[in-house]
Amino acid sequence: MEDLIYKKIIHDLKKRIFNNEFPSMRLPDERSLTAEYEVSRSSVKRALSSMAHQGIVFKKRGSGTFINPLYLKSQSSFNYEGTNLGITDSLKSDGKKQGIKVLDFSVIPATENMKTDLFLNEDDFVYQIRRLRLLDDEPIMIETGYIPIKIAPELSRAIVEKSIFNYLEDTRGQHVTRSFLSIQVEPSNSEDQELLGLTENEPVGVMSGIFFMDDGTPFEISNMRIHYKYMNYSTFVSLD
Amino acid sequence: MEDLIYKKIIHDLKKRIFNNEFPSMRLPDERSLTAEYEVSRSSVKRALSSMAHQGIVFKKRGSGTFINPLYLKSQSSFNYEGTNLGITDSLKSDGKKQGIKVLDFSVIPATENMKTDLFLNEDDFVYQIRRLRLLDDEPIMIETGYIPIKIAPELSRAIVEKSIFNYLEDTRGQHVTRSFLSIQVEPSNSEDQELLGLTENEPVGVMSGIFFMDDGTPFEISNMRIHYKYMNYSTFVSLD
DNA sequence: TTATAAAATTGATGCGGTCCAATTTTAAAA
DNA sequence: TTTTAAAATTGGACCGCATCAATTTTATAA
Repeated sequence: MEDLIYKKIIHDLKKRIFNNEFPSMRLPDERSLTAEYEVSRSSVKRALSSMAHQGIVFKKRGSGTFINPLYLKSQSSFNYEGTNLGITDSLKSDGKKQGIKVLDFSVIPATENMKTDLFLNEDDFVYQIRRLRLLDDEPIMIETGYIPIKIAPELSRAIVEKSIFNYLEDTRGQHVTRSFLSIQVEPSNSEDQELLGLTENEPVGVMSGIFFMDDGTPFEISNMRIHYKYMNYSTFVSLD
Repeated sequence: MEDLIYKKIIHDLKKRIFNNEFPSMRLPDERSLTAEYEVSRSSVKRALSSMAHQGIVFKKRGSGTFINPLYLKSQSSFNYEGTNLGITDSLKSDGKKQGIKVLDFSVIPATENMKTDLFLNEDDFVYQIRRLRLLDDEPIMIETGYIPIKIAPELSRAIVEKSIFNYLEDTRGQHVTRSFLSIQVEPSNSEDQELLGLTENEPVGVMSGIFFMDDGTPFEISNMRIHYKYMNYSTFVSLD
């Protein structure tokens, strides 16, 4: 548990919500929470705002703060608590066995697109990493990633066989916490069909995007072609 | 333009970013902005946090706040400015002609799932609304929605032929600003193929979810089967 | 010149407060 | 009893301050 006050409040309120301490679905008002936790109202507000943003609660001026009934039902999608974005962490909780089969590990010159997206110079090179991801020995996605060599010059096939993001976290203390993602749908091509065991009219989900490190440095361009049965992206969307 | 200070700051900073007033990609530090805009530092921080959350900038403690190079490149995905979630608003900017063909408009008893998700009682009824959405006369998605009659008892086929969310906004001043969304991929079924003009091995994207009003009241369960060529969901993901 | 240490810069967290606006509750009036 | 008006409740916006931690810059020493 972090030692930040507002995170402690969030953590505690989540626990109390699941303990069914608020059967009316209404949280105590901000001023009471301020007294109860013996913190400033700002900290309480910060905690509640964050929870509202995550879709855990709804705030209604003049009335109170209320628990989203859906939060109690489908906690899984609300409770992403990894320190990294990326596949390894997101599949962790399922209790299933993850596998990675490296299809390609090479170095190529950056294309124009890569230069823009990864913020590279004229003669920069990138790793090209193609991997087949397995879940309980079933192939679930083909992942193609491009990482600037100058960001991780010591990358090796051995590292790539495990989680690249976790490696970065362990050795550099850097986390990959942000990503700009695009989700699309395509019929499977012959390679998809072969590697993922799909028939001709079984499609793939395509998730492509750029992953950033904490400080905003673009770290990787990634393209994932996902077996349609394993494709499930859930999110809480909120304007403002 | 809203009259909230932090929103004005966001608006102005966005403008200045596009005006290329920060060629170093670095924004002025928070204390300078505080002086420049003659507001409190809290307001500046609020604006910058929001922009960081949207992926417009990255903040780096001890160093400064930096513009995400991608923001300059692909503003479109960053600049959603509708007042409602939902299709009508998201397709608006493209300058293409929207069409709606109502396939079904009926009232049915709520199923168990609907009762939980829409917070309904034993004998509540819902509208079942099936619509085919067109873009420039091309069919792009089959949308099936369920709305509790008690929330919108005066709904009519005429309203349903246009935007339901906009109707709600105009008559009730309520906005649909939140949604819990799931994205999946499926092979097209025969109805998809017929209505969307797909062949057997052309798939659909499936977006299903619950839409909430400002105050957290669940308003609609929706299921959208989208022509794969028109399926494109972009988002900025950020842990914390 | 290079390496090291101190100082300045810059965002992060937290406190406490004022005033406001939407809503609900209570009291008063019809 | 019902309607209406006042009061209390509750979250929203904003201000200003103190202190901290990461980073960069500057000054000092080797």
